[in-house]
Amino acid sequence: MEIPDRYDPGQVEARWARLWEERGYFRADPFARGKPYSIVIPPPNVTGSLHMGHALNATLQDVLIRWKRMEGWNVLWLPGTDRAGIATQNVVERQLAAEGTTREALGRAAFVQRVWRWKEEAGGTILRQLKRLGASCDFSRERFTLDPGLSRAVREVFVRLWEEGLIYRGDYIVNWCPRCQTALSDLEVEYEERDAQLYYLRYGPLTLATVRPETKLGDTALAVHPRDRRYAKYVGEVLDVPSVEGTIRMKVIADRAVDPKFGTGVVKVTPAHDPADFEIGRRHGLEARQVIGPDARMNERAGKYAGLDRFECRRRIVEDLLALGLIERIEPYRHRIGVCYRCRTVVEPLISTQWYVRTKPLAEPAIKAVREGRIRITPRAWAKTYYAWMENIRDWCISRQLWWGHRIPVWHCERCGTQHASREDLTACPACGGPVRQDPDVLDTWFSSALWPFSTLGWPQETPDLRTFYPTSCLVTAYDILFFWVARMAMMGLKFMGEVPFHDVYIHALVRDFEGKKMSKSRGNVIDPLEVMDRYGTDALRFTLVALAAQGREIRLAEERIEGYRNFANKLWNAARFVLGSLEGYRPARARVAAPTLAERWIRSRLARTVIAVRKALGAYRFNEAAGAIYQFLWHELCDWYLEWSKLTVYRAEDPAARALAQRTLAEVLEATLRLLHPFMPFVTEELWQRLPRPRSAPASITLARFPRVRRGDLDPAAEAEMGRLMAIVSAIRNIRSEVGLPPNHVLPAIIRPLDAAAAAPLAGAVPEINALARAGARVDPAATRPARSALALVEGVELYVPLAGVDLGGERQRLDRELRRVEAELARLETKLGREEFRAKAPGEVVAREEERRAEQERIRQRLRESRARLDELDHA
RNA sequence: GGACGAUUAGCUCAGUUGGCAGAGCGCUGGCCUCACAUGCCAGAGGUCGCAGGUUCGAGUCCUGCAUCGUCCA
Repeated sequence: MEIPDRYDPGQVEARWARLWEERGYFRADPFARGKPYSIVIPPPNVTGSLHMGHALNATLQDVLIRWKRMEGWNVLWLPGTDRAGIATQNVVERQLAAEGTTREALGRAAFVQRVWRWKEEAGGTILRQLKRLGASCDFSRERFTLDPGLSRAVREVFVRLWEEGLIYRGDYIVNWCPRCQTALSDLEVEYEERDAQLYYLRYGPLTLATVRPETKLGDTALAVHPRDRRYAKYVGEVLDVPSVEGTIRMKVIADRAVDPKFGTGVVKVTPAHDPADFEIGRRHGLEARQVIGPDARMNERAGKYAGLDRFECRRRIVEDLLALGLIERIEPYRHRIGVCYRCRTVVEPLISTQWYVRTKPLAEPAIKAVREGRIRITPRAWAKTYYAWMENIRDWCISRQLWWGHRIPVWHCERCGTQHASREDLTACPACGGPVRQDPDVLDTWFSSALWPFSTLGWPQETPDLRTFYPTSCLVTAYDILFFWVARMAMMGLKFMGEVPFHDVYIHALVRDFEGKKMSKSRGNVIDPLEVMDRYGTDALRFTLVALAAQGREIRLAEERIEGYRNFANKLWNAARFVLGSLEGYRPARARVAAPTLAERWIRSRLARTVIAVRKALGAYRFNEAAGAIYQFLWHELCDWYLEWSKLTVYRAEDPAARALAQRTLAEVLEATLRLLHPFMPFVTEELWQRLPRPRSAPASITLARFPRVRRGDLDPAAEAEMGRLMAIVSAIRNIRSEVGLPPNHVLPAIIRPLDAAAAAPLAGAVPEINALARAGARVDPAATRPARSALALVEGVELYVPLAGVDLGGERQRLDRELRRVEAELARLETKLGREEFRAKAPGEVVAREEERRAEQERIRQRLRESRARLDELDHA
């Protein structure tokens, strides 16, 4: 045979990916016809590589984009990458370390150059991998957050915020990562449970509990809760307290931030090294005595401990305190500790000078936009999370002590001390003409990401792209960056464009391993999408991700699932192989002569229903339902039934018109199914579509073909009902064969007795197909009486007898008993329900009527089954 | 401590206005039937976490509890 019997994705995918790109199918045109539909990709780290989360995220976007493109919208999917400040700088610093040098040794300019070099080397990887995934982005519009255009946008935004007084600089306690040597925003700190010790320290007459004894060197007070009677008498006193450095003086203050239930109810206050203490210190005008430096080592104020690492210092101080008898006891203590989200180093709260954005005025319009439905968040539940965060938003620390990134466009005058934000680089102070130097810090990565939906389209210039494609249609992302990114884009978009950045936000799940654990290299539980694509094919991976993308919080990915959808792709491949093979001698003109058969009407109606279901599901972002509907239709209706059903006609029909009609139905239904499936499985559908006959007006690629639509009259409920009965008859015969234990190749004689004319009509023509599918030699006989030794099956409107001469009846007896039990249970349920007066009185009439009909039907079935059962017993005794 | 979410078949999960509990995988039995053994046919398996309430009727709505998870302090 010409076409292999297994689908081999490898070369098919490579070929089509290349062709699609060469022919520019995905290039957007702001002047093209059609309503605009645009998506900007959540930019992955420029030096990263594709993981399962990216694969899911991109697949969902691609499904939407391909769908809309096929629906005739003017589509743009804009790809790009993010500079990823800390992550990228870390990689290069590690490279330097391996070479035995540091960035400080290299100097700022050379270091930044070095990072650019690394970006050029590694930067293309993830976008290449997206192409491999079939992502139909417009790669000619690729953007990078450090591109000149985007950098101009960053400056413009910064300067405007500055001019409006929304940016300020000040000394605050920040989360400091001693390894990355930079401040982190609250969001960039993650919390881990760790086992630690709780030390009960004696401070003169008082005892307090702390997990960080090393910070005692920076203590400037003791604090208790104002309503704590135990300590009321000490409040306001200054105690002389023996300590490791001799006697120190400690004031006792009262502050409501103190938790009286923690430890002894007394805490020490270290304003320089604890965010809560920082606040307490402010309220009481305490000195902030810094004893730990940015490198997490004790500084000169730590006296004899100076130079020690903070953890080493803790050990030494505890030793010394024990020696002095100043530790009352030590308890094991489990607590949550803040770590850097990039390197897991324990964060050190530190006072330092940082830049902030006032977020309150920006947040308000962003909250309103969601409330008023101008931004729709799906699933809806995430809107609550969004509100909760936005309504309690805190100012955003935007400065990072890194070198890789957008440098803060503020110049400090070395003569008059003024600060100037500027769109252009300054060489002299605008106020006094003195020498200036640019602020050393760079902006938080998310500052530039927040502008992504408009900076990528050309803003601040009024480009055609910006006019056509902003606001974007939908943003697809995982919930873990709802605050980092989505909320900030909403704020910035509204502020600078005066309009929402996207109409819809679709939040998808995070991909986890089979046990629900985060995939990580150190755990070794990573399923690599590239490996999966190699082994099972890209379409299989995509379909798996979509099928699992229910609107929950996590997707547990297991290889068996991928294998299952690989099989699905193969099933489609083979269905097409059958159809192509059956099209031999196909003469479309002949098909017009015959009227469609019942089966043909049925499959077209089922297809129409599937199309409706898929479009509805996609419109509501219920990707898994869309995938499920196609899977069900293609495999369990088209393949299991229609393909089988059509074989008789196709293989040995004497009637050329009937054959041509079946051929046409096969070709057209499959062709439409390919278009329906294309957004999910782009490669295999394109490959097969190219081989199928299609109208002359069809475009050169399925990517440009029209998505299936339903016309009035496509739905045929009568055909569905009648075909349903024929299918039930086939299933009933198969069931008898299997349950009674009759051999598989034995052609079963069977008698089909229609109970009324309505049931009889469609039966007449379908007997050959029923016999073929059920491997039976059935005949229809409205006047038949049941043979003495026979199995009985009851299908709506039809009785079915299968003679069992010379067969052991044990199997049939068991089968009938099981049927009876099922019917009895159903009847019991209906009896109680219908027996209740309130039900008859209060339930809607149609519900009552439906239940009564059902009861009558079940009673009839029970009656016949009982008779049949009794007859079996008689036969046995005879 | 606060908030949110989850609890449905052996496993992973669907189940959108309250009206016969579903899928995939796994399992059992039988089939190399001329597209496909990455397949075909048949089948087993569920007091929908627990306790109350609303309702003619609850997996679905309300209250409480339990367990697990996530986020925010």
